[in-house]
Amino acid sequence: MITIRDVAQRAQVSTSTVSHVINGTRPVSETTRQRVMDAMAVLDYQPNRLARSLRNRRTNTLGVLLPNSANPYFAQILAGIEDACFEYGYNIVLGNANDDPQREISYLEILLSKQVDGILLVSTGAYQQVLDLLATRGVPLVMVDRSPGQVYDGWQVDTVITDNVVGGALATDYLLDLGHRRIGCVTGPAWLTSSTGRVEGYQLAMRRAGLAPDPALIVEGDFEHDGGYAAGVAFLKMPDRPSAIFACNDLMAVGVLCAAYELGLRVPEDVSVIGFDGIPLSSYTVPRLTTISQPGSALGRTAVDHLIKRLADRNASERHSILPVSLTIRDSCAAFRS
Amino acid sequence: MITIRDVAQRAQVSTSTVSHVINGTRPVSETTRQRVMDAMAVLDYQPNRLARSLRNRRTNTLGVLLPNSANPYFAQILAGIEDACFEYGYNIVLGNANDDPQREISYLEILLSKQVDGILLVSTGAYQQVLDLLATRGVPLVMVDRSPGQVYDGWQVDTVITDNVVGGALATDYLLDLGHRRIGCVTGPAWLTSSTGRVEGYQLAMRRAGLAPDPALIVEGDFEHDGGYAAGVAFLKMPDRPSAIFACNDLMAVGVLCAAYELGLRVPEDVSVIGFDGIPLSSYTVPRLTTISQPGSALGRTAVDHLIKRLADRNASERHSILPVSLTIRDSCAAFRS
DNA sequence: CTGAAAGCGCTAACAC
DNA sequence: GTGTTAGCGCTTTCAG
Repeated sequence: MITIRDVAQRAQVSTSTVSHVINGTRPVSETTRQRVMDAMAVLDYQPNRLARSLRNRRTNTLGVLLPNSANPYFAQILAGIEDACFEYGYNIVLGNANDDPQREISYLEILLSKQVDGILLVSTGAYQQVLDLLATRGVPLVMVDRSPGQVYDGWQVDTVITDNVVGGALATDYLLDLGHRRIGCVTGPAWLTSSTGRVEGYQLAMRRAGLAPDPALIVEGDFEHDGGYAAGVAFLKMPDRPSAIFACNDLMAVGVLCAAYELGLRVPEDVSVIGFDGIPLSSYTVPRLTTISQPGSALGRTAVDHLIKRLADRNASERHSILPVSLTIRDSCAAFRS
Repeated sequence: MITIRDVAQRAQVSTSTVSHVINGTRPVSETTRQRVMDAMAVLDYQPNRLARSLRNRRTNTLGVLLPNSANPYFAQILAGIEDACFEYGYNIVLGNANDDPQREISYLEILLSKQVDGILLVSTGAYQQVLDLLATRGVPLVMVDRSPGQVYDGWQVDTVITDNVVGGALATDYLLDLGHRRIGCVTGPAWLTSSTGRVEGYQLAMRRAGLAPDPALIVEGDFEHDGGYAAGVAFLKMPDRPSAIFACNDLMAVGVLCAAYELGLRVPEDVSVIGFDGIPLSSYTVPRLTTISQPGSALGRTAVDHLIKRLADRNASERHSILPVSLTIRDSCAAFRS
């Protein structure tokens, strides 16, 4: 390993001079500058960022903690994060909680002791624990996509989420406009605002249309393909089955599609299906899935933006972004025919 | 930030004692041990791993460099890597080359200067440059999934790949067994062994079946959905179109499925389609895709294994794993009917 | 069994 | 415009 001392020695200057040449921290005469540059080039010197970080008390590294790597939606968010970080000159150390709040916390501890400058978290739902932990450590946190419904008193957290309620209503309104009246809804886990918000939007739209809420039309899923499949089977075997189904994410919507296919029902002729997320997969299914598209990559980018800004000013007021969603019409919904 | 000095002071011992308690590096009397533990608990001490790493010359961090985060197959590999790393107590710093060899190299430089203990690389194809760089730095490298066809002289690299040739032959033999004779093949980028190997397997199987190679039956794709779609359209519009198509990865196979659907051809009745990879998406398409399954997650795990072993013994002989692939029969292939 | 002290590679006062 | 030096927080000789 080539150190700054080696360079200094070869260039016949002090180490501080070399350091200042590298960082442009103070004026240096052109001749010494040249000599230092030459020495660095000849020796192929690469600064040890570990030492630099220790000294500077900043690592230029962000911790990213995802709940689960199987869901392509998180992959989209990650891609956005990675991209923005690269531009800003930050690195990512990645953790995957595997849907286990315990693992989420222990990962967090590790990231912190690695002295990450900040944390981007898509939580499994252990909000209170996370906040307690981060509170004592004083490391900035941005909650992405999933954030606690309530704001914890005085604790400073930036958030970036999408408009789940509006999205849920958007999906439901679209089905209502197509003439559907019995509309089933497949939810996600009850402790996630990204699920409850969408369901809330669904109920809102139903009520606005003058439709009484029917508990039989809401079945709980798990945001995974299999949960959607199970819910789809449950719905489609009902004697008075819904004519349209809103699945709270695309993975489950695809599960519903599979269920319909297996039960010999055609989509959208026999039943309409709409999803939520807009993952790449959704445009490759047959029929192509109509869905509420979320800006996954933008979510990640915005989160990084917030974190960088927070790093620059710890006392700025909290930033809460709500990114818009949009209806992507494809082929899985059709007008109601009795 | 609580340092080891704070703990030492509170426990009325020297910093070295604290350090030895933490690391179990030397015998400590039970009473002091207890006092140190208490102090750590009270102060909620968390070691600064940056400082530790600087001193120890190891970071317990591995660099992971992927060619592109859009392909779910790499997400599978990443999941395997992450999982194994978590078990071994390593962390991951993630980079995404975005299919740009230049970016791959610059990422590599950054990872190195962050003093990662080793690198797991799924390369975009810039093998020679990568090897040159790593050679001078002396950081262990494991090439995953894609590795140079030839071995570069004397340069020590471990590799983990899957058996692409066998897989290509497996897919083709299956179609041949179903009675197909005109079998199209959609390749990936020509500089990737994961593409050329599969094509080689295809040609091998065709020749074994006594079928003369027909250049018209091989069209170049890009390992992306759109390339598969384009190739599918090209194939299916031929006057003497193939009765079966082998796409060298699932993303492209799904593209072919879409092309068939748009041209009004039924799969598998009018044309059989087989893919390669076994990504989750492949079991959600309609019809469900028959494919050659690769152990993506195992690939990642094995790569980590190799790296950990290499870290333990730098001079061990090179490890080259070739993981087996298997035929996953689903619904997208049927027997040939003229 | 324990403590003092050196130093990993780097940066930033503080001198000159 | 340049050099000297004191650490960042940790581990590990070397001495007791």
